[in-house]
Parts: sequence; C-alpha cells; structure tokens
Amino acid sequence: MRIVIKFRAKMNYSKQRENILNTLKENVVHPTAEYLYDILKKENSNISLATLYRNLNQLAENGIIKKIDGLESSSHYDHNTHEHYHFICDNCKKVYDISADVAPNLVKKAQEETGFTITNSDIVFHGICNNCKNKGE
Amino acid sequence: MRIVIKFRAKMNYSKQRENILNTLKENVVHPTAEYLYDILKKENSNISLATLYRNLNQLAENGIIKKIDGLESSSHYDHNTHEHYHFICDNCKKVYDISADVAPNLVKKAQEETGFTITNSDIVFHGICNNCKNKGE
DNA sequence: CGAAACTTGATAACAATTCTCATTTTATTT
DNA sequence: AAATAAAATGAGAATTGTTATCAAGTTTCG
Repeated sequence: MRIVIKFRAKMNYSKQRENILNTLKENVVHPTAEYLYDILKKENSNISLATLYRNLNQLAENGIIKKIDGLESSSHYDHNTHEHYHFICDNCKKVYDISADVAPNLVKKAQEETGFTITNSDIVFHGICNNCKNKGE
Repeated sequence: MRIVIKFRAKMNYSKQRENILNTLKENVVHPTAEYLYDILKKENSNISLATLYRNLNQLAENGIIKKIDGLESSSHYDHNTHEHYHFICDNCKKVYDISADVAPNLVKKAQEETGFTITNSDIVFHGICNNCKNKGE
C-alpha cells in the first residue's frame, strides 16, 4: 500500500511568515488571501502576494492554520439532487457519495443553534478510499 | 427584509442542454465540466465550453442538478484548527463558525459506513444570517 | 407568421492561485 | 566568524477554471 504523504520540508524562521500568522490571528476570522494581503501591505512595508500564498499553504499543510474550501480546484456536478454528502479520496481524487444518515437533523440542529435561515448544507470528507488502501495506487 | 432571490428566466428547450443533462446522467457521477466537455465533444459534433458552463449553472439554479463546491470563489483561512464548521451568508458573504456539536461522531459514522480512512470533514452551510434577516441588507 | 425572449459559439476577459528564477535569509558546519 | 547548504523572498509571467460579450441562430406563443 503506497500512499503518498506530502513531503514536509523543514520550515525555517521567517519574518514574513510570522507577520502572516499574526495578522491571521489578530484580525477578522476566516479572511481571504486578498483581505490579508491588504492588511499586510499597510502594516508591513512590502510583501509579495506569492509569499503570502506560499506561506498560507505551508502553514495549512503543517496544521498550524486551516484552509477552508470544499473541493480543490474545479467544481463537480451531480445529477443526484437528493440530500447526500461527498468523500474525496486524496489519493485518486475520486468523489464518492456518503449517505445523509451520517448527520441526522443536521440543518435543523444548526438552525436551532444559530437562528439563521439555512437553505443548504454540504459535507465534504477527505481521506483514502478502500481502493487506494488495497491497491496502493 | 430585502433578500435577493436570483431571477429565473424561463428555460426554453435546447438541444445542447438536453445533451448536457443526458451526458451528466449517463456517465460517471460527479464529473467536472472539463470531463463532460471531452465526452460531449466526441459524441456531439460541436459544443462551446461557454454553453456547457452556462447550462450547468442554469440547471443547478433550477435544482435539476447539483453543483458541488464548498465555497464560491476564493479560499478562506482560519487559525482556529479545532473541529468546527462554517456557515456562509448568501447575502453578506460573511463566514460564521458552527459548533461541531451539530454533527456528533460524524467522522466515525462515515468511516463505519464506508470503511474509508477519513482524515478530515468539512461542513459548509448556506443561508441567510440573522443580521441580514433583521436589517434586510 | 412575426415579435420577443432565449440560446449559441467563438473568443476575450477575469480572478484566484501557482510557477519561475535570480537574489537574500536563515541554519549548519567548520 | 567564514563557508556552505537549505529555505524564503519579490516581481512578474503563466496557468486554470470560469464568466462576459456580442452577433447570429432558435424556440415560444399570440
């Protein structure tokens, strides 16, 4: 079973990375890269957009921050519109269906907790599918 | 309270849309637009990529198919790495936190159902937040 | 039929993100 | 502290997925 684990280069200290992490912690939660960039530009003389993205990815890969986004790049389309969720294999990238039973009354509970009007819920699981676990592909 | 509901133009019949929908139904589940485009190009003399995207969006807006993607365009970053979920207000686009309690044992249940190794789960709710409901903004 | 509304293809435009590469920092070894 | 290797940076080009534009073709319905 050959499952590729992302190689983690050692992280050296860097002023820019420190700035990015602090800015992320001290400001609005869940900012986009663009939002962070604007703040960083003001406070911190100059930083490259590439540096920002590079560091956000690195921090996320190392579990220091979390990147919030459903799928990786492109959208997928599904003709099955019944309530159900999805699992994406990080190895083969296939998208599997997961029954809605795994989270009963999900919307109802979330509405009760927040008072928001909730029209939709999506769950995306990530991991390794059985095929990849067995075949090591 | 002024909540903008997307205007739905009437859908006339169109050969291309029919082809797209059939291709989506008769093939691999959850394809990307690119995947569909390749099939359609082969089977169906010519179709424009723009037409494909236009129709996929239209079909999704009318609930005939489902578009699977977590957030809209750009990723958001979160320094809170504890298990919790997110709600995106379709009106003001703010991202709110939702406690993990709304889906107890989520990963465990999904693992039991599938046998997959699940490393991560993301839930994204959509709807209208209280602020927007009250202020009508 | 004939007008109004809808759809199409081709291509330009766009936004978010990643890549390239020469230079600079940081860490490690002597 | 000098030499060397490894990692980080900035600037901008490049890539990717998707949407906008617009003139021409279709569908709908009175």
